[in-house]
Amino acid sequence: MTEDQLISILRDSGYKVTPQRLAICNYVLSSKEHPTVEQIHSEILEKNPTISLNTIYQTMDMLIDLGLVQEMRFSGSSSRFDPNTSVHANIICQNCSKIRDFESEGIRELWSRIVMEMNVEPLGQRLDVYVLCDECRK
Amino acid sequence: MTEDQLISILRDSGYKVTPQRLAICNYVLSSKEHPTVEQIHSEILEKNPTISLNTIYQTMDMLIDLGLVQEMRFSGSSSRFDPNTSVHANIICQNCSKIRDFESEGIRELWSRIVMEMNVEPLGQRLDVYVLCDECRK
DNA sequence: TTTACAAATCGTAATGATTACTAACTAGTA
DNA sequence: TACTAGTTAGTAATCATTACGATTTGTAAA
Repeated sequence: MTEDQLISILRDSGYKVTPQRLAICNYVLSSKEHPTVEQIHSEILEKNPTISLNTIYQTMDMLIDLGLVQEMRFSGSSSRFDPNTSVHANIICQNCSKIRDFESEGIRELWSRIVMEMNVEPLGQRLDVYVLCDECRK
Repeated sequence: MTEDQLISILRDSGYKVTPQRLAICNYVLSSKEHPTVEQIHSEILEKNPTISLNTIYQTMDMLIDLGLVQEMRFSGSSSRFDPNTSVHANIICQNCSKIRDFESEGIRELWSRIVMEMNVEPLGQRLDVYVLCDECRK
């Protein structure tokens, strides 16, 4: 998504466009790390040294409201945010908590079949696979 | 699972068998409600009025360790525990947080496909579908 | 049965992520 | 340019969870 597109989405939904929001959105929406609030905060602090932790929380609430990120909570750690809202699987290492996204046509196909079987209108989904990653298996 | 089987599992894993543990396990393992620690606590309190919240937490850790329940964390609420450890989907209402389990051949197929395509050895899974349930849609 | 000891329990204190609050500030608009 | 509602920063409050320590209990060996 371009910055202009993002700005339109914010304005259309009644959110004001602020430098803080742009900085946070640019970082989070392009991140592959499924970052925590703390990680986002320390990243943004480098260029915007007075940004408040609270602003990160509020901006993440906004992104959730806009459907641009998904919040994922885990045992023993704080929330992480996934800007990939399409149907995909999260491969999560039980040891180091690293998350890798996995998408495929086969998964999307099977998933839409299952949703049909369930006879529901999904607002979202979360497909987690818990593993030990290559490094942690050693 | 019978109580005798449960007792064997505890003993075999080096856990002592206490009345508190039996009460908690009996309730949680037969529950369909995906209860929270608070719900478990108030349920057990009725017959065991001095049980500590801490004991609930510790017993849930034990059950997780034994692989008999799965912990599920959600935004804006405390952990919930699912005694169904087979491959299944959780249909979760975004509004009232009610959870309904869904099992089917299609789900098991999806799962084996994910495992094959990803080339991983899964230790567990969590398949969530977020919806508005019939009551909340009104 | 009795004893010994490690583990479990209870009650409470500490922790830490998240939320609430408020005064100062700012984007958007007339 | 001035107004207003929304936003920000900083801090305080909340609440689920974890840590701690004194007491109790289950288990196995004497």
